[in-house]
Amino acid sequence: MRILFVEDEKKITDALQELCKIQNIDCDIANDGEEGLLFALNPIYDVIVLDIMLPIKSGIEILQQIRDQGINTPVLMLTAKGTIDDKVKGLDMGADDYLIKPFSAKELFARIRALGRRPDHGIKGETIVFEDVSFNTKKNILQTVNKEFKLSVKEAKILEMLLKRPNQVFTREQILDRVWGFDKEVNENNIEIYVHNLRKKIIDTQVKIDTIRGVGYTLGKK
Amino acid sequence: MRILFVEDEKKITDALQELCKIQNIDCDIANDGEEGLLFALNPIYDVIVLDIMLPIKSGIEILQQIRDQGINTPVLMLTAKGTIDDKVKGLDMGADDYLIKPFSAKELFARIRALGRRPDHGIKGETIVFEDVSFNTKKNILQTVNKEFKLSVKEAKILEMLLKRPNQVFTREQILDRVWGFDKEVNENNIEIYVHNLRKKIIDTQVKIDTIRGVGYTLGKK
DNA sequence: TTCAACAATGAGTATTTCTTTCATGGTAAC
DNA sequence: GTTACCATGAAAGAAATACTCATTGTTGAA
Repeated sequence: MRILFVEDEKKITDALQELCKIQNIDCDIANDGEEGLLFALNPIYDVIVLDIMLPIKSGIEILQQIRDQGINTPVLMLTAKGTIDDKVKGLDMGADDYLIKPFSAKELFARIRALGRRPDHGIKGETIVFEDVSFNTKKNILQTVNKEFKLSVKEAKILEMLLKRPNQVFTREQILDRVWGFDKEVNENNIEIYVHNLRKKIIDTQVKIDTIRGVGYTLGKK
Repeated sequence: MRILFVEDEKKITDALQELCKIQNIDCDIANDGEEGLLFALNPIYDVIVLDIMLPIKSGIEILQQIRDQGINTPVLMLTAKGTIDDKVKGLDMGADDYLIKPFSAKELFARIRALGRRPDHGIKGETIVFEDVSFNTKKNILQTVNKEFKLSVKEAKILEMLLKRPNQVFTREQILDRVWGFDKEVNENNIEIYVHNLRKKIIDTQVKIDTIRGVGYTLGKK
């Protein structure tokens, strides 16, 4: 699971980062609206948490812009005001949930988990199921009809990304961003290798990983 | 056995700590709701004792939050009010028991022991049974099909932790926290040593300890 | 109190597994 | 057919884990 937090209060982001670490969740922090938009345009997140009051560009603007671009990552809005107005505004714009500041971390993560687990993704608890494969995201074990594979960390992250959104095409850059993190200098050939490894492991299932030449990869049903 | 007490009255926590020491129970104390939540999110406890009235964040909130996150550690709620309302509220939220302040230490520990021994963990009295091994947590004796091992304290704590929740993955950090206690500077290599020792002892049973590379360990059926 | 036995720990090495690089061959698109 | 992109295998390099051993600490019996 990878989350983006767009929030300028350092106290809050520090706490969130710590809570993510405990729960073994990958997260990125953007400190202002501009940076936030840039990050959020990258469809590699399971959930985006957007503060409304932000330097440079408001959360509402960010939300509008990413939805305009067809990014449908679940978004949870944070607002200090808590007025009906804001709620309506946020939800109308395509936010999936909102939370009023000050919020309890408990509630935030509960809602994040709920968003990350929406039924369209075939996620049951800690395992993702698609066709005849299932993947346990805690143990990094891939279960197919007749075999079970322990995946390495990188393999697991790539598979999770593809499996959570079947038929969505991910670019190589998006995969690099999500799996290796930003500003890492990694040879894209590595992706090809891991995809190759994964393909070997799902070879006799109903699931396949397609290459979209010049773009990236997508996972789907055979 | 390791217990978390979330309670702000120093008089009470001091007494509890002392009583734990006498009974050879490991315990941690959190003095306010915020700290309590952070501790409680760590699934290393056998029982969590939660005061309802707490600074910063109430016990109810903590309970809600940890349940939302899938932490199913048994929780005992403490309340000064003792109203039906509070009882119901606590139990509805997923508390497993409650106790009205002022309580007798004897009753508290009786209930703690009861919670720590709930049937869903294969715990009968003071021994834990899983597949063809059983482990006496008082005597630290591991019983397998054809042998009996007296375990050292550390070995025993690790085995107890894994055995109480088969198939749950524990990170090295969680094991350090539970077995060595917080803020101890202990070489993680020690965990490997004890896991190695334990593996040798359960080698011809139906139980195995798996390494989840990059994450930690989990115990399960072969 | 002393000694023996055992437990805990740190350091270091060995081993396994993962990650990345490199080289080469294949394939789709133009 | 040429070119750019992708697939694949082998192997070097890096990292995580397993195991060994020596030292120190603890405990309990004599």
